[in-house]
Amino acid sequence: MVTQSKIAELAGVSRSTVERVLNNRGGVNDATKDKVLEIAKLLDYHPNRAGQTLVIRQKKLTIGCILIESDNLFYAELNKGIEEKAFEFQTYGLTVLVRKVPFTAADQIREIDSLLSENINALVIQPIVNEPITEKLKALEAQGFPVVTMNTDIPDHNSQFCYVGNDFHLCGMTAANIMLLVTGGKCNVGVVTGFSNAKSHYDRIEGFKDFIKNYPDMKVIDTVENQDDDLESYYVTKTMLEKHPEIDALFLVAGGVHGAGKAIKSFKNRNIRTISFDDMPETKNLVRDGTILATICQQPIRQGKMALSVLFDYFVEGKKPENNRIYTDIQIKVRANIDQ
Amino acid sequence: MVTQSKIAELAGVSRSTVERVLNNRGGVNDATKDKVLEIAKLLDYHPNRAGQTLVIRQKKLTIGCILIESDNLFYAELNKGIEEKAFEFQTYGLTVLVRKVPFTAADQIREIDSLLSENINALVIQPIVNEPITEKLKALEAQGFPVVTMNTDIPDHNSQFCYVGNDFHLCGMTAANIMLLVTGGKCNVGVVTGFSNAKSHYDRIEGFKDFIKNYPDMKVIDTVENQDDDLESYYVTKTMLEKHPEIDALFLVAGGVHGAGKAIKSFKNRNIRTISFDDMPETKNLVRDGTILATICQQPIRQGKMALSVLFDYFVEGKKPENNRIYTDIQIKVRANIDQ
DNA sequence: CTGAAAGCGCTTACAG
DNA sequence: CTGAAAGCGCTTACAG
Repeated sequence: MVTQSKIAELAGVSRSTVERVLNNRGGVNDATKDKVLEIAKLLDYHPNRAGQTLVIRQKKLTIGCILIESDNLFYAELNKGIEEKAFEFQTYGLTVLVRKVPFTAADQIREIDSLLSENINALVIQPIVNEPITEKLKALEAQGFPVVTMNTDIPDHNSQFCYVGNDFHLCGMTAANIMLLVTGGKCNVGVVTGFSNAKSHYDRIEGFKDFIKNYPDMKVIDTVENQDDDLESYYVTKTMLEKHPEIDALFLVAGGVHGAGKAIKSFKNRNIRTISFDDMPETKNLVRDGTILATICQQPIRQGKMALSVLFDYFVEGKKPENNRIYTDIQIKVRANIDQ
Repeated sequence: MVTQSKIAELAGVSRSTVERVLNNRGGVNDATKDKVLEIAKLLDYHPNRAGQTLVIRQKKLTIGCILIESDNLFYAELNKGIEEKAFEFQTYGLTVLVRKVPFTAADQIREIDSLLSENINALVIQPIVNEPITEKLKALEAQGFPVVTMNTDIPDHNSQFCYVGNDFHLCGMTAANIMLLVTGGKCNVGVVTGFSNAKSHYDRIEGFKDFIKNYPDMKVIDTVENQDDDLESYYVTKTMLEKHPEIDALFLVAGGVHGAGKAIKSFKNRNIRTISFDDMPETKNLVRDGTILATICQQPIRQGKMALSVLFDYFVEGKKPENNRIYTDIQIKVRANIDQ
């Protein structure tokens, strides 16, 4: 594999000049430039990433991450992915600042400003759906500042850098597809969602509904909201099941799975086919005991890792991600593979 | 993050000595060694992988890969993973030799010898189940030569380096779990396998049977073999379905999915719930048109990549993989997520 | 048992 | 517009 030095030798110029040409730094005579490019192309030059990585230490780069502060173990997984990569990148001289802030727009905005004042070179954020935050992030992007939205995105985001996470609409479709398979296409579905105004929850429900459009005997009977809270979840699920004795299938869109599970179990002689999302410990237990037939997972640790990796690649290679939406796999888990 | 240089400075010794201690090269005075280790521990030294990677070029390493030569597109995917990583590692000065050989023991043995005579430093192989091959690989491992078995393993392999691929027994369990969900636990299953003596196929069937043990109304009626061949598959599947009109579920264990699909479709008014493996183009089509309800995939490209990555990490960091069995995810795909 | 030097491929900062 | 030098962290080969 050819190196810059080798190209320099062949072209009869210095390594500096080759570096200038290959990295488009300008200020090189056209004839020289063409000659270098020709040789690079001919010999199929590709940079040695180890060399590139070794020098980024000199840039003293810092990435700021804003995560949502919550007891929800799902967020802990995202954080775990971030921390693991942060540790790895630390050996390359990169600094990663992680801030967990409450789920309010004011707190997120304050933290964005705080990190910017600490001279971060890129931002990773789980943005709340909120006009001022959206504007702030778009303004940063317009300046060419790299912003990675992670796990959840701002509305109608034509990201200038990238979004890392699930395709929630497709997740909803997949959940409906599983529901089709386990019910044979005949069911009265109760939907238990987290927040009616959370985009990810909304998109999953839309995906679900879009899929079942083609199956006239699959119907959504009612939709309730549990604020991702187990106590609330137990109450609203139980109430819905009492109110609609015809409900024989449950679509758990977000958190509060433990509470919903308890509500389901309280109806001893009723077969309620249930599909959920994610694989937090309580959810796993409910899959193991058969209360939940399948759960659709989104690899939160991987999302955290990818968010940082994508920025690291950008700093090292100077290239934005090829796609501005990076989707993690939709993983369907049933009892047999829930512990894999 | 502290470097070897910094430690050398603090310990009042040379960088060479620090390198000797940290990499256990021996020949260092005990007191000096302890002092260096103490400082390294105190400052939480971790090597900068970019530095390590930059120097492996000097070792002029070569990895040999023996893949199975076949029209089967699945093997092409494995190869694709290998090729992608080979290209990446080429920029670090690593050479990867890929050899595709026919599915016979004699050919594989000849190729192992051939690669060894070319002074490879590690071997990746999809081993055929065969006594002499097993012995040969075990002998290499006994010498400390790194061998990665990929996608399929030798029997009862306590790998000294590692196996990269699926957990086939668990795959079979997962297939049975899906079958349980789509049939409600009542079905007469016909099994179409590839080769009765292929370990991966055998293990999947065992996993399937182990899972349905707990469901008295799920029964395996008959098992036929299609040699992973579509023509044969069409014939044996059709014959089995004719012979056993009670069969209402099909477990496609390996290749020949296209042939089996055609056989299924020839029984117009019979509802045969079908589960398969992998997502080759023909299988995808059958999932899209509803003939196959779910297919269980094993990420062949990832397997190819992992096989080389694990060796690369070993060369760079000098550490064997932490686990001698690296399992790729069991991915359940249904119509909604088959194209993700 | 220890150290000085050279080099892996790359980028930066400076000199001209 | 171009080049020489220094340095990122690591390992190797040699000298003592």
